[in-house]
Order: sequence, then C-alpha cells, then structure tokens
Amino acid sequence: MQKILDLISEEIQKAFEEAGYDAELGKVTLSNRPDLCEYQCNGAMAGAKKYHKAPLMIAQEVAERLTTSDVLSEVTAAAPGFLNMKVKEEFVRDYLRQMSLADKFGLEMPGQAKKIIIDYGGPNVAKPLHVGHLRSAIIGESIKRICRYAGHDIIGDIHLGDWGLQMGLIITELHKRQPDLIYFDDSYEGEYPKEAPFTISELEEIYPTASAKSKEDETYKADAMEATYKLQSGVRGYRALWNHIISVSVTDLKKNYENLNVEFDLWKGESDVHDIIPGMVEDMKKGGYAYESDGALVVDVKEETDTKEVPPCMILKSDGASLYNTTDLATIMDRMEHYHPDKMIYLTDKRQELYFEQVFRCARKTGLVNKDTELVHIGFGTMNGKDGKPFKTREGGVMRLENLIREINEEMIRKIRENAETKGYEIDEKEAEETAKVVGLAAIKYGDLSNQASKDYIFDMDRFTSFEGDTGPYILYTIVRIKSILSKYTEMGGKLTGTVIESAVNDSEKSLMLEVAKFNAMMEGAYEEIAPHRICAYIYDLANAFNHFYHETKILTEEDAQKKSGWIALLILTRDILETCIDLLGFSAPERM
RNA sequence: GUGUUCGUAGCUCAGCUGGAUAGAGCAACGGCCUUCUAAGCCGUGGGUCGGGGGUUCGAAUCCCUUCGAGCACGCCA
Repeated sequence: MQKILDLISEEIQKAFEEAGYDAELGKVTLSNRPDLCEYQCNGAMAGAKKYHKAPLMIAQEVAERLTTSDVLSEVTAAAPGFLNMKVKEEFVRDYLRQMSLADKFGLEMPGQAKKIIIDYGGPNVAKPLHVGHLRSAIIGESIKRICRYAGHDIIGDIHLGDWGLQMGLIITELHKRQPDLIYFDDSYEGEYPKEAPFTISELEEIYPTASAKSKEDETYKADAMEATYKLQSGVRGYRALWNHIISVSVTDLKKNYENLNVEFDLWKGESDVHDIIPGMVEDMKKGGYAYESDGALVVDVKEETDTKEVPPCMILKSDGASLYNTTDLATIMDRMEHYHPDKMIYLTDKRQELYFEQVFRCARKTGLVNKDTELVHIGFGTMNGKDGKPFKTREGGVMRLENLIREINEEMIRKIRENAETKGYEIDEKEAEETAKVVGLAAIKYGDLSNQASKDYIFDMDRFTSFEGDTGPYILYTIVRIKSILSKYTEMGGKLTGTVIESAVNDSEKSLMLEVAKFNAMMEGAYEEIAPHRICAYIYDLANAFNHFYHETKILTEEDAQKKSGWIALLILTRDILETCIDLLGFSAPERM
C-alpha cells in the first residue's frame, strides 16, 4: 500500500502542476501546528525565488485548486506561505479499511529479499551473562525481527566465544582440582563419559578463579597456554572435556536467552572457523595483501579519503597466534561460503567501531566478500547506572543478568499485589508471577530500545519499574485495556469478525485513525535506519491517541450499532498493530494486568 | 596529539534530509473513578536548545570557531 503521506502529496503535487508550478514543490509533511491543521506543505516558500512570486500567492493559487478534492478538506494558505490542510474523514476511513485487509497492514515488501546475517549476543562460554550482554541481545533481537518483518531472509548468529585461552584456563583449573579425571590420562583410548564432570554453577565459578590465578601465577598461566595449545591441536581428552564445557554452558545460555525472549538461528562459535584460518592466512600472503610488521602479520587498510589514521588490520600476532581479527575474518569467509549473505550486521559495543572498520576493509580488500556485500557495524552505547557510570551492583561488582531480571521481577510482583490490594480484588499467585515476568521484560526492553542504540543510557531500576509514563508497562496496559473491551463486547454477544471501520465522528477518533495510518511509513523508516526506537516512539504516540479516544468515548454503551461495531473494528486494528510492534521489539502483552 | 560521539526544562530523553509558538516522561502543583482496567485522562508552572560567529526570507537542525564531557587509536576482545 502507498503511504498516506504520499497519497496526500500526490494530491497537492497535482494542484501545484495545474497552477503552473513544479510538482516537486508539493511535498506534504505532518503538521507541526496540530492546532491549525493535520498536514502541511512548505513548497510555496521554496518556490518563491524560482517563480519570483510572493509565497503566499503561490499557496493561495494551489489552495484554490483543491476545493473539490476527494482527499483534502480545509486547504488554506497561511502567511508567509504555508499550505495547511486536513484530510477527509472518508479518505482516512477507506485507508484504514484497506490496512485491515492488507498483509502486514499495507507495508510494502521489497522487490527482492536480501539474505542478512545478524551477529549479536556474543557471550563467552563458561562465563555467566552479565548486564553487558543485555543490550546486544535486546537490540540484536529486535533488529532481527524488524528486518524479517520487512520481508528479508534473516539468520541470527550468536557467535559464541568458545575458543582460545579462556578454555585452556578452565581445563587447567579442572586438572588441578580433579587430576584423576580420565580426560587427563593420555594413554586412555576408550569412550569418554557422556555426563560432564561438573555442573554449570561449578563452571561459572571455575573460570573467574582460574583467570585470577593466571594473573598472579606465571607457571599457572603457562599451564593454561599449554592446555589451550593441546586443545587446539586436537588432544582427544581435551577435546572431550571442551565438548562438555560447551554443552553444559550452551544449555544454560539457551535457558537464559529464552527468558529474554531471544532466539538464535545459529549457535556458531569461534571454534567453528579454527580449521580454515591457516588457509585464509596463506591466501592473504599469496595475494600480496599481508606482510610482516614488527613481527606481526598485517594488512594495510588505509584509504585515500581518510581524515584519520587507520592502522593496519592485524591478522596474526608476532608469536604467530591468531586473535579476534583472525576469527572474525575467517567467520566472514565461512559465512560467504555457506550462506552467501548480501549483508552482515554486527552488534557490539560502539567502542569497537574502528576495529570493525578495519576488519571490513580488510575483508573487502582481500576479496573475502563480494563487491556488493554490505558489512555493517552497529555500535551501541553503554548501560550506565544512575550515577552516569557503567552499571554496577551495589557492591561495585558486575551485575549478573539473572540477578537483574530477578530484581525487576520481584519489584513487579510486589507492584501487582499492591495494585490488587488497593483495588480490592483477589489475584491468582501463579498468574501474578507470569504477568510479572511479562511486564518486567517489557519494562527492561522498552527502557533500552526507546533510546537510540548508539547512545549511552541510564538504567534506572526505579524508573523502569514505575510503569508510569513512557514505559513498556504503559504500552502493555493500553493493549490490555483494548483486549478487555473486546472480550466484554464478545461476552455481550457482539461478533468481532465482519466489523468494518467507519468515518471518525470526533477529533480524538480521527487522531487515533491518523496515528494508525502512519504504520507503514514508520516501519519503512525503522527498517531503513535499523532503528527500534522509532517503533517505540510510534507505539507511545499510538497508545496516547488511543487512551485519549478511550476517555472520550463510551464504546460498549453506544446504542448506534453501526457506530459501535465501527469502533470495535478500529480497536481490533489498533490492538493488532500494537501487538505486532511489541513483537518486533521482542516482548508480548498479557491478557490481564 | 589525531579522530569520533555528544551537550535541549531540576532529572531522563525525543526532535536534527532547515519552517509557524522547541516536545514527551519523571519530579512539583491542581482537577477527574456508583459508568468499557485511575498502571489512565485533563490542566498549571518550568527553556539564552553549552558560548560566539556565519549561510538563509527562516537555524535546536547546515558550516566555522570555542568551551566542556565520553570513547577509540597494532600484538585484549
């Protein structure tokens, strides 16, 4: 479906042309003076110079030609040359009727779907998730859903940190604690046990311990490096142990991400590209791209147009070992070979911006990707505490994600009980807990996504759980309200199917309808700019428009049946759009709250 | 030092492809529940859009400059 703004623009453009002016001038925008009009066009002022005519004159000439329009009503020229207009109720009604019937409310699908890999999450095996992982998961999941909704073919890859020194550290610590484990017996040739010799909680404790020891103790560190080497060169027992670590950790990660309503299509990791690294490095050398500098192997990625100094991209460290760059490049190569994506999107902390610029340039220069393969890095800001510094626990440590979520849930359930008490109704304990989870997740996600991803933001527990104002719970509350009316309507014997939207009878209804009509334009923008916060801003406006309408209109007691069913149809469309939007943000609404 | 992001109400943030009187939320104050969920709605107060200069009929928005803050700049990820 065409966007409503475009339909209105066409109408104005025709009038500009008929009046003898350039049609281009007839671009219509939303009014920024809602007290005067619904839409405005500033083209007359832009054209004043070209036609040597007072802008107001031009505006008047255009306005005169629109008196019989089917789309517009009340087209007026205002000093110094604005064209102010309102749209006809019937036009809006017809537009919404079409939206109700259209697939995805009339969002235009791309001519050709792109295959896009989104790399987000990026947790490390055996390390608990902490708040630092939250943004990548939340934003990445939403972007994935937005791109998918926009009609593209999306693969979400978690890109696990499952290789390298951290694994050697864990194995070393295990060796110290349980030296008799069969995995450390080099002469053993039989099958290894299926059960891991540790639990997830032990694993989560082992890594920090090992990491701390290696910083103090040189021989311990040497042991860990040795273990890493043995693992990477394929020593059977070490590989078997490593498999246990991965499997125990991934099971736990899946549970945690599921709680966040985050789902990955691929659970690939750094280890998956280990074997293709030597070949890739060799090719880079042969191609004349990679050369030695200070002992390390690097590829120059400077470009003529650079205003800053872009250091070369390092491929191998001076000790010959691979590093972050190496696995990322190999991953790009691997993805090109197996998935042939048109685009890869990376979500990480924005501090890695320069790093990704180097990697992308290197990938392009060395031919790992095609000329038209898009490589995009989306850097997000830090989640800070109320003091404006990176978020910490009260004790100053890193906040584990589980704890953060638990705190929010506890606060939510407290509020739900309190709310039930003041209103004097009974709540089912189970249902309250479920609702608290759903609302809590909405609070966290909306709080995060309503900010621009690239900016730092302040995670204020009190504010996010307060569920007043511009928050996730407010959006959910609005949806629940609508659902409640619809279910009452059904109870009263009304049918939801077959209802048809009617023309607005008052201002608040028309405002709601105009807000609904913005959906496809908003979605297009959210996709193009890869900007979930645009969806947040939209549903907040939409919820406001609905609540305003709600307070002015008694729906269920309306006696005019046609009017009433028209409102029900409008409610259904509003609910469907709101629920679609929050699904794209990665949360959902309960039936009651 | 170089580059980069940012500076908007007491607080947290929108708005930035130039348009009329710069918007929300929180906090403060005042109204609205025998009627579809008051987690709501309506209203009041609150601003040299960091400072200065420029481009323009018109600048929070574009350009220059200056002050202030964050971040990044080869062997971490």
